[in-house]
Amino acid sequence: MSFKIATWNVNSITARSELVASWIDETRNDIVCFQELKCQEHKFPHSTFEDIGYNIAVHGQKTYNGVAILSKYPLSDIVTGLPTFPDDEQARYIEAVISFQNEAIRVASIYLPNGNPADGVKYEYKLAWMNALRNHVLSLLAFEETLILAGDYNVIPAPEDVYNPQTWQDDALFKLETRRAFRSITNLGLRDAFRACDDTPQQYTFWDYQAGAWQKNNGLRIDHLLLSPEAAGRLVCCGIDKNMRAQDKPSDHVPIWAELR
DNA sequence: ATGACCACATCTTGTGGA
Repeated sequence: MSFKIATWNVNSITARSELVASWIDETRNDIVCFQELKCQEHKFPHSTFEDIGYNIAVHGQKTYNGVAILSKYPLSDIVTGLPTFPDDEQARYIEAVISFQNEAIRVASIYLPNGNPADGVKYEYKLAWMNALRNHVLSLLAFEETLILAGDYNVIPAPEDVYNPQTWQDDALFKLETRRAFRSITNLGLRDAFRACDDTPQQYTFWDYQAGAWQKNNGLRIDHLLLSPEAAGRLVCCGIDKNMRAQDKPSDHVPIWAELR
């Protein structure tokens, strides 16, 4: 049985619940991952999404960060926070198993640290977080499951994923050390779902609110669906819901989705 | 045009985002 999974950095779920709910109603993804909820769990608009048929798992935080997984099917085995980063005070990781049609799919919603400025404690935190994610992924891959690691990675994987690579070469999203750390994760055996389906350059998931970035198409491809070998073998197609950036009061990110069979 | 945003909380100003 085929299913669709999407991920979206919503930049505050309380500020955007109506827009997000109408997008869900139109797209009817079976599984949806959110990042940057910017609220604690008790402030999450549960009923808005339960009323349209979704189960919800939230790892919230006041003001900053916050991740969630929504699913039409039951959620179990919920993990909040990276087990390999037990002292992390920031809500950036949630994982769950989704069960339907006699199978189990493991999904993670990831909000990887930005890391700027790229030469200080925030960058050290980004690299430490990426190393912890790598260690956790290593143990997840041993299960040999259909595993989907979805989220805002704050990593531009390659020069064709940014409008002007030269101006980004020292940025925490693109510097070589960041891309090397990202590859050390994907090299464990994960497939970038978008690049498995589309080799067109300049396909973005983020446009800054500032300086007319959207109007000039000055974007970044930083939101990714990474697939285990079992998941990659089931991949049908992958796309970006670019039109969501042109809505009223948009997030600065747009959803990216994949269909698996 | 070397210009230009948005959300939140401490709330009319500072912080973080990317």
